[in-house]
Amino acid sequence: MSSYLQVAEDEGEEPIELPSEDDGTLLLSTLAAQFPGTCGLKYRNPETKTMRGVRLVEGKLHAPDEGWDKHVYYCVFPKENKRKLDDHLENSTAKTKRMETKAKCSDLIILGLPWKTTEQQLREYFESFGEVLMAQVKKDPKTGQSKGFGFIRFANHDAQVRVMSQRHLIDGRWCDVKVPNSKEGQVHQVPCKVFVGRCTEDISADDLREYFSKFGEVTDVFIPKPFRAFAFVTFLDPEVAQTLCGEDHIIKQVSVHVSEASPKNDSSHRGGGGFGHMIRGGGGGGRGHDQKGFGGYQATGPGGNGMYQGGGGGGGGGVVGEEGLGGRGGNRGSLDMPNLQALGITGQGGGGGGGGGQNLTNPLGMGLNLGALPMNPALVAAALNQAGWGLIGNLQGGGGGGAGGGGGAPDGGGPAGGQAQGGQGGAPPPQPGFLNWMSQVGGGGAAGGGGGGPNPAQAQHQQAWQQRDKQQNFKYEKYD
DNA sequence: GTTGAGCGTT
Repeated sequence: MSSYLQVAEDEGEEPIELPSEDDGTLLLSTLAAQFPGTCGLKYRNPETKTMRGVRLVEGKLHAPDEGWDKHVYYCVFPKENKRKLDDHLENSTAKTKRMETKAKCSDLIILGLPWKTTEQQLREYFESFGEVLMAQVKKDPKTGQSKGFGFIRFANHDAQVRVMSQRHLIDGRWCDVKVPNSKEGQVHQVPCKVFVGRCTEDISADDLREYFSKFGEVTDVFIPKPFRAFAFVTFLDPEVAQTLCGEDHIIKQVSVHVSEASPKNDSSHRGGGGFGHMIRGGGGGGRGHDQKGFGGYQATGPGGNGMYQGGGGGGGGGVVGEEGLGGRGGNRGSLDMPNLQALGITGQGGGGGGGGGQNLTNPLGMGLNLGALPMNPALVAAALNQAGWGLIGNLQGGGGGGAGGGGGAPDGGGPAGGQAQGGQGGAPPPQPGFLNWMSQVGGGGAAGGGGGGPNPAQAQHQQAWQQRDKQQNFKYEKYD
């Protein structure tokens, strides 16, 4: 039996009533539909006068022991620095607005739908996020049986972003919403997921989550079953993922190797075109005390779009904070690549220089004469940023990052840096070296798009379907 | 034993 609880954006604001679910929980999605951007709830404990957080597990907010109706609840938003970023983007200059309006909605695929979910239900579920232009459940034309996935399109890009940034509990199953493969290359995305090789069987998903949480919030852990000696770990912050790539880590006395997760549906596996040109810059400074700074770059990536993603600004020296990571839950978004363009940061330089850390030094020991460089200053800004030079101010009215980052946050700084559009590149991944890269960007013909592969046999589909629910249980039961 | 499950009759 569903009942209503009172939620206000903040103390002093007028509460509205939100429906809880049959099991007494409040869905984070229900909350976010009324208070976009909310990541949790709190209430004032009358005894201690302090705020208490509401338990959040797998997108469900759980009532305090005394029940929902004893308190008025207040929304919790992401950390201050992130909030400011959002606000900044929303009010924003004409330029940013232009970028926002440029960001178009795309069809989104919803994977993992329950067989019974209808288009109507799908639409109703997603309407809480924004106007839905299209909702489809793909069905077998003969039997009418759902194929377990569907498509959705929003009118509003913000709604699309919100929907893609979390998992969705639809009719009791957790579903992923992604940009479909058919659109890959048209949407800029950033990998948040790393591959963890040389795992042993006694390293559990929880072990991985616990271990890697010290580097940043872990949003997903995937261990294929049966055991195959590897795993995937997804971070909220792509910069964290990038920083870890190439490293060996010891977990339960086992040396595991972290590397880039190659896209599941990589076009190269299907005879499609080649790789685009994507470079990722890491943040300047290290995050934790035991973290390396990140001055180099990785240079592989899914095909299609040449892009450069500026790293975060110079690193704050802070140790990865225990607070801020502590709360389990939140949206365990499963996105491999949260879409930063979608978040409105495309075209900006990297994030502001983080405060709090040691000063960045110019690794080449030379002055900067940006005007002398024969290329798009935005790219230069991105490149410099990538090289660890942190914020370069407003370049050509375009590239420069936003305001200097708030330093000293417990987790060592703001979210991942922005990205700057690079040349469309069919060029091969550049050889290591910053200058080398600079000489290569901007070249290149069209990248090969993803080729279509043969459809799996119907029998395989059937088998996959039968295993599906079991798999999901395996995947999620650990986090209850 | 180092790369995950699923991707659109228009």
